[in-house]
Amino acid sequence: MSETPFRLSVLDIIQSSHSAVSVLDIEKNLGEHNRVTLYRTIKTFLEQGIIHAISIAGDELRYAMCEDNCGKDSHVHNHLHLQCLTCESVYCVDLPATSFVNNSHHQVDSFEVHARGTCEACLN
Amino acid sequence: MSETPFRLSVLDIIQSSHSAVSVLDIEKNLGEHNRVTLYRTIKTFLEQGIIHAISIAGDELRYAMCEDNCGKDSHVHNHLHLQCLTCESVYCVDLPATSFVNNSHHQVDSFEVHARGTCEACLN
DNA sequence: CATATATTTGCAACTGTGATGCAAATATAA
DNA sequence: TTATATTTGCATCACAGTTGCAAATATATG
Ligand SMILES: [Mn+2]
Ligand SMILES: [Mn+2]
Ligand SMILES: [Zn+2]
Ligand SMILES: [Zn+2]
Repeated sequence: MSETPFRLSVLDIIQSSHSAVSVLDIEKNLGEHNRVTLYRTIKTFLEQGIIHAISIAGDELRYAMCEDNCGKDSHVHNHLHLQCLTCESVYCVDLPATSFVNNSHHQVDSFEVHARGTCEACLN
Repeated sequence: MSETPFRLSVLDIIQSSHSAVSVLDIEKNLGEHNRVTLYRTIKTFLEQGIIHAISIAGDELRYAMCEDNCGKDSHVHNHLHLQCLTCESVYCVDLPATSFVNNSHHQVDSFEVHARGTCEACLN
Protein backbone atom coordinates (compact mmCIF):
# COMPACT_ATOMS: atom_id res chain seq x y z
CA MET A 1 0.00 0.00 0.00
CA SER A 2 1.59 3.27 -1.14
CA GLU A 3 1.39 6.40 0.98
CA THR A 4 0.13 8.73 -1.71
CA PRO A 5 -0.74 12.40 -1.18
CA PHE A 6 -4.44 11.67 -1.61
CA ARG A 7 -4.42 8.90 0.96
CA LEU A 8 -2.48 11.03 3.39
CA SER A 9 -5.00 13.84 3.21
CA VAL A 10 -7.93 11.48 3.72
CA LEU A 11 -6.16 9.92 6.68
CA ASP A 12 -5.43 13.35 8.10
CA ILE A 13 -9.10 14.31 7.93
CA ILE A 14 -10.21 11.18 9.76
CA GLN A 15 -7.42 11.45 12.32
CA SER A 16 -8.02 15.06 13.16
CA SER A 17 -11.74 14.68 13.78
CA HIS A 18 -12.70 14.04 17.39
CA SER A 19 -15.84 12.17 16.29
CA ALA A 20 -16.52 9.59 13.60
CA VAL A 21 -16.80 10.98 10.06
CA SER A 22 -19.07 10.16 7.13
CA VAL A 23 -17.99 10.12 3.48
CA LEU A 24 -19.62 13.51 3.14
CA ASP A 25 -17.68 14.87 6.10
CA ILE A 26 -14.49 13.76 4.40
CA GLU A 27 -15.52 15.24 1.07
CA LYS A 28 -16.30 18.61 2.63
CA ASN A 29 -12.74 18.74 3.91
CA LEU A 30 -11.09 17.53 0.72
CA GLY A 31 -10.38 19.84 -2.18
CA GLU A 32 -11.43 18.80 -5.64
CA HIS A 33 -11.23 15.05 -5.78
CA ASN A 34 -12.51 11.91 -7.42
CA ARG A 35 -15.30 10.19 -5.56
CA VAL A 36 -14.32 6.71 -6.76
CA THR A 37 -10.81 7.16 -5.46
CA LEU A 38 -12.20 8.17 -2.09
CA TYR A 39 -14.36 5.07 -1.87
CA ARG A 40 -11.39 2.93 -2.85
CA THR A 41 -9.22 4.65 -0.28
CA ILE A 42 -11.74 4.00 2.46
CA LYS A 43 -11.98 0.36 1.43
CA THR A 44 -8.21 0.04 1.56
CA PHE A 45 -8.01 1.66 5.00
CA LEU A 46 -10.70 -0.70 6.29
CA GLU A 47 -8.89 -3.75 4.91
CA GLN A 48 -5.60 -2.62 6.41
CA GLY A 49 -7.10 -2.13 9.86
CA ILE A 50 -6.36 1.59 9.78
CA ILE A 51 -9.98 2.68 10.22
CA HIS A 52 -13.20 0.97 11.27
CA ALA A 53 -16.76 1.54 10.12
CA ILE A 54 -19.58 2.46 12.47
CA SER A 55 -22.99 1.48 11.20
CA ILE A 56 -26.05 2.95 12.89
CA ALA A 57 -29.44 2.06 11.48
CA GLY A 58 -31.09 4.89 9.56
CA ASP A 59 -27.87 6.89 9.54
CA GLU A 60 -24.91 7.19 7.19
CA LEU A 61 -21.91 4.95 7.71
CA ARG A 62 -19.17 6.66 9.66
CA TYR A 63 -15.50 5.92 10.01
CA ALA A 64 -13.04 6.32 12.83
CA MET A 65 -9.40 5.46 13.45
CA CYS A 66 -8.58 1.99 14.70
CA GLU A 67 -6.63 1.18 17.82
CA ASP A 68 -2.87 0.74 17.46
CA ASN A 69 -3.20 -3.01 17.80
CA CYS A 70 -5.42 -3.23 14.70
CA GLY A 71 -3.96 -4.48 11.46
CA LYS A 72 -4.63 -6.42 8.29
CA ASP A 73 -5.91 -9.38 10.33
CA SER A 74 -6.87 -8.41 13.89
CA HIS A 75 -9.58 -5.80 14.03
CA VAL A 76 -11.06 -5.91 17.50
CA HIS A 77 -12.37 -2.83 19.24
CA ASN A 78 -14.92 -3.76 21.87
CA HIS A 79 -15.60 -0.19 22.77
CA LEU A 80 -18.64 2.03 22.93
CA HIS A 81 -20.02 3.91 19.96
CA LEU A 82 -21.91 6.74 21.53
CA GLN A 83 -24.24 8.76 19.38
CA CYS A 84 -25.20 11.98 21.04
CA LEU A 85 -28.94 12.68 21.00
CA THR A 86 -28.20 16.37 20.97
CA CYS A 87 -25.45 16.89 18.37
CA GLU A 88 -25.79 13.55 16.54
CA SER A 89 -22.02 13.06 16.63
CA VAL A 90 -20.72 9.55 17.12
CA TYR A 91 -17.77 8.98 19.40
CA CYS A 92 -15.66 5.94 20.21
CA VAL A 93 -15.43 5.55 23.98
CA ASP A 94 -13.24 3.10 25.86
CA LEU A 95 -15.09 0.57 27.97
CA PRO A 96 -13.44 -0.18 31.28
CA ALA A 97 -15.14 -3.38 32.38
CA THR A 98 -16.23 -1.77 35.63
CA SER A 99 -18.47 0.95 34.28
CA PHE A 100 -20.23 -0.79 31.52
CA VAL A 101 -21.95 1.77 29.35
CA ASN A 102 -21.97 4.76 31.61
CA ASN A 103 -19.08 6.72 32.95
CA SER A 104 -18.64 10.15 34.42
CA HIS A 105 -18.16 11.79 31.02
CA HIS A 106 -21.22 10.90 29.02
CA GLN A 107 -24.74 9.76 29.73
CA VAL A 108 -26.23 6.73 28.02
CA ASP A 109 -29.99 6.57 27.53
CA SER A 110 -30.25 3.45 25.42
CA PHE A 111 -27.88 1.12 23.68
CA GLU A 112 -27.53 -2.06 21.75
CA VAL A 113 -24.65 -4.44 21.43
CA HIS A 114 -23.37 -5.83 18.16
CA ALA A 115 -21.53 -9.02 18.77
CA ARG A 116 -19.79 -11.60 16.66
CA GLY A 117 -19.42 -15.13 17.86
CA THR A 118 -21.11 -18.48 17.47
CA CYS A 119 -24.80 -19.05 17.90
CA GLU A 120 -26.43 -21.82 19.86
CA ALA A 121 -27.31 -23.74 16.69
CA CYS A 122 -23.76 -23.61 15.37
CA LEU A 123 -22.15 -24.56 18.68
CA ASN A 124 -23.80 -27.97 18.43
CA MET B 1 -52.64 1.70 9.72
CA SER B 2 -54.75 -0.90 7.92
CA GLU B 3 -54.07 -4.60 8.33
CA THR B 4 -53.96 -5.47 4.66
CA PRO B 5 -53.20 -8.94 3.27
CA PHE B 6 -49.83 -7.80 1.98
CA ARG B 7 -48.80 -6.37 5.33
CA LEU B 8 -49.95 -9.48 7.13
CA SER B 9 -47.83 -11.73 4.95
CA VAL B 10 -44.74 -9.56 5.41
CA LEU B 11 -45.33 -9.55 9.15
CA ASP B 12 -45.76 -13.31 9.14
CA ILE B 13 -42.42 -13.79 7.38
CA ILE B 14 -40.57 -11.63 9.88
CA GLN B 15 -42.37 -13.18 12.84
CA SER B 16 -41.77 -16.75 11.83
CA SER B 17 -38.04 -16.35 11.28
CA HIS B 18 -35.89 -17.22 14.29
CA SER B 19 -33.19 -14.81 13.12
CA ALA B 20 -33.27 -11.28 11.72
CA VAL B 21 -34.27 -11.02 8.04
CA SER B 22 -33.05 -8.84 5.18
CA VAL B 23 -35.28 -7.36 2.47
CA LEU B 24 -34.06 -10.15 0.20
CA ASP B 25 -35.01 -12.80 2.77
CA ILE B 26 -38.51 -11.35 2.85
CA GLU B 27 -38.74 -11.21 -0.92
CA LYS B 28 -37.71 -14.83 -1.28
CA ASN B 29 -40.65 -15.79 0.90
CA LEU B 30 -43.18 -13.50 -0.74
CA GLY B 31 -44.95 -14.44 -3.92
CA GLU B 32 -45.03 -11.94 -6.76
CA HIS B 33 -45.03 -8.52 -5.21
CA ASN B 34 -44.18 -4.90 -5.69
CA ARG B 35 -40.83 -3.86 -4.29
CA VAL B 36 -41.93 -0.31 -3.51
CA THR B 37 -44.82 -1.56 -1.45
CA LEU B 38 -42.46 -3.77 0.51
CA TYR B 39 -40.15 -0.87 1.30
CA ARG B 40 -43.12 1.22 2.34
CA THR B 41 -44.43 -1.60 4.51
CA ILE B 42 -41.09 -1.95 6.27
CA LYS B 43 -40.95 1.78 6.86
CA THR B 44 -44.44 1.71 8.33
CA PHE B 45 -43.59 -1.21 10.62
CA LEU B 46 -40.47 0.61 11.82
CA GLU B 47 -42.42 3.78 12.52
CA GLN B 48 -45.11 1.87 14.40
CA GLY B 49 -42.58 0.09 16.62
CA ILE B 50 -43.54 -3.30 15.21
CA ILE B 51 -40.08 -4.17 13.95
CA HIS B 52 -36.60 -2.78 14.51
CA ALA B 53 -33.65 -2.51 12.12
CA ILE B 54 -30.28 -4.10 12.80
CA SER B 55 -27.42 -2.43 11.04
CA ILE B 56 -24.10 -4.23 10.85
CA ALA B 57 -21.28 -2.57 8.93
CA GLY B 58 -20.55 -4.19 5.60
CA ASP B 59 -23.75 -6.21 5.74
CA GLU B 60 -27.32 -5.71 4.58
CA LEU B 61 -29.82 -4.15 6.96
CA ARG B 62 -31.88 -6.75 8.78
CA TYR B 63 -35.17 -6.52 10.59
CA ALA B 64 -36.58 -8.29 13.60
CA MET B 65 -39.73 -8.08 15.68
CA CYS B 66 -39.86 -5.53 18.48
CA GLU B 67 -40.60 -6.29 22.10
CA ASP B 68 -44.23 -6.03 23.22
CA ASN B 69 -43.54 -2.76 24.99
CA CYS B 70 -42.46 -1.08 21.74
CA GLY B 71 -44.82 1.29 20.00
CA LYS B 72 -45.09 4.42 17.92
CA ASP B 73 -43.04 6.35 20.48
CA SER B 74 -41.03 4.05 22.77
CA HIS B 75 -38.59 1.89 20.89
CA VAL B 76 -36.05 0.63 23.40
CA HIS B 77 -34.45 -2.78 23.13
CA ASN B 78 -31.10 -2.82 24.90
CA HIS B 79 -30.44 -6.37 23.91
CA LEU B 80 -27.68 -8.21 22.13
CA HIS B 81 -27.49 -8.54 18.38
CA LEU B 82 -25.39 -11.62 17.89
CA GLN B 83 -24.05 -12.35 14.44
CA CYS B 84 -22.83 -15.88 14.16
CA LEU B 85 -19.38 -16.18 12.62
CA THR B 86 -20.34 -19.56 11.22
CA CYS B 87 -23.80 -19.15 9.71
CA GLU B 88 -23.85 -15.32 9.49
CA SER B 89 -27.34 -15.22 11.00
CA VAL B 90 -28.16 -12.37 13.33
CA TYR B 91 -30.15 -13.07 16.49
CA CYS B 92 -31.66 -10.84 19.13
CA VAL B 93 -30.63 -12.09 22.56
CA ASP B 94 -31.90 -10.85 25.89
CA LEU B 95 -29.32 -9.30 28.15
CA PRO B 96 -29.76 -10.14 31.81
CA ALA B 97 -27.57 -7.58 33.52
CA THR B 98 -25.62 -10.32 35.27
CA SER B 99 -24.12 -12.04 32.26
CA PHE B 100 -23.22 -9.19 30.07
CA VAL B 101 -22.47 -10.45 26.60
CA ASN B 102 -21.93 -14.12 27.23
CA ASN B 103 -24.38 -16.70 28.43
CA SER B 104 -24.54 -20.45 28.36
CA HIS B 105 -26.20 -20.52 24.94
CA HIS B 106 -23.92 -18.63 22.61
CA GLN B 107 -20.29 -17.63 22.56
CA VAL B 108 -19.22 -14.04 21.95
CA ASP B 109 -15.82 -13.39 20.39
CA SER B 110 -16.06 -9.66 19.87
CA PHE B 111 -18.68 -7.00 20.19
CA GLU B 112 -19.41 -3.34 20.02
CA VAL B 113 -22.04 -1.27 21.72
CA HIS B 114 -24.21 1.27 19.96
CA ALA B 115 -25.49 3.74 22.44
CA ARG B 116 -27.59 6.85 22.32
CA GLY B 117 -27.27 9.48 24.96
CA THR B 118 -25.54 12.79 25.52
CA CYS B 119 -21.88 13.38 24.92
CA GLU B 120 -19.47 15.15 27.23
CA ALA B 121 -19.51 18.30 25.09
CA CYS B 122 -23.30 18.49 25.08
CA LEU B 123 -23.69 17.81 28.78
CA ASN B 124 -21.92 21.11 29.51
C1' DC C 1 20.04 7.30 -12.62
C1' DA C 2 17.25 4.56 -15.93
C1' DT C 3 14.15 1.36 -16.75
C1' DA C 4 10.83 -2.36 -15.60
C1' DT C 5 7.01 -3.67 -12.72
C1' DA C 6 3.39 -2.90 -9.57
C1' DT C 7 0.07 0.14 -7.66
C1' DT C 8 -3.04 3.90 -7.86
C1' DT C 9 -5.93 7.12 -10.14
C1' DG C 10 -9.60 9.12 -13.30
C1' DC C 11 -13.16 8.35 -16.35
C1' DA C 12 -17.34 6.32 -18.01
C1' DA C 13 -20.66 3.31 -17.39
C1' DC C 14 -23.26 0.38 -14.45
C1' DT C 15 -25.80 -1.81 -10.27
C1' DG C 16 -28.76 -1.99 -6.39
C1' DT C 17 -31.42 0.21 -2.82
C1' DG C 18 -34.70 3.00 -1.70
C1' DA C 19 -37.68 7.40 -2.49
C1' DT C 20 -41.36 10.19 -4.84
C1' DG C 21 -45.54 11.81 -7.52
C1' DC C 22 -49.63 10.39 -9.06
C1' DA C 23 -53.67 7.72 -10.32
C1' DA C 24 -56.23 3.41 -9.44
C1' DA C 25 -57.67 0.18 -6.00
C1' DT C 26 -58.94 -0.99 -1.50
C1' DA C 27 -60.21 -0.25 3.25
C1' DT C 28 -62.68 2.21 6.91
C1' DA C 29 -66.20 5.43 8.54
C1' DA C 30 -70.64 7.72 8.28
C1' DT D 1 -74.25 2.65 0.33
C1' DT D 2 -71.71 6.39 -0.26
C1' DA D 3 -67.91 9.45 1.15
C1' DT D 4 -63.26 9.77 2.90
C1' DA D 5 -58.84 8.06 4.03
C1' DT D 6 -55.29 4.79 3.25
C1' DT D 7 -52.69 1.70 0.46
C1' DT D 8 -50.99 -0.04 -3.78
C1' DG D 9 -48.79 -0.21 -8.53
C1' DC D 10 -46.41 2.02 -11.95
C1' DA D 11 -43.04 5.03 -13.86
C1' DT D 12 -39.37 7.64 -12.87
C1' DC D 13 -35.79 9.37 -10.21
C1' DA D 14 -31.77 10.01 -6.74
C1' DC D 15 -27.88 8.38 -4.66
C1' DA D 16 -24.13 5.34 -2.85
C1' DG D 17 -21.02 2.48 -4.18
C1' DT D 18 -18.77 -0.83 -7.86
C1' DT D 19 -16.35 -2.28 -12.06
C1' DG D 20 -13.29 -2.39 -16.28
C1' DC D 21 -9.90 -0.21 -18.41
C1' DA D 22 -6.29 2.96 -19.75
C1' DA D 23 -3.24 6.71 -18.13
C1' DA D 24 -0.45 8.30 -14.38
C1' DT D 25 2.33 7.59 -10.51
C1' DA D 26 5.06 5.04 -7.26
C1' DT D 27 8.42 1.44 -6.03
C1' DA D 28 11.99 -1.90 -7.11
C1' DT D 29 16.07 -3.46 -9.53
C1' DG D 30 20.32 -3.17 -12.11
MN1 LIG E 1 -15.09 2.87 17.37
MN1 LIG F 1 -32.92 -6.89 18.23
ZN1 LIG G 1 -23.26 15.93 21.65
ZN1 LIG H 1 -24.75 -19.88 13.58
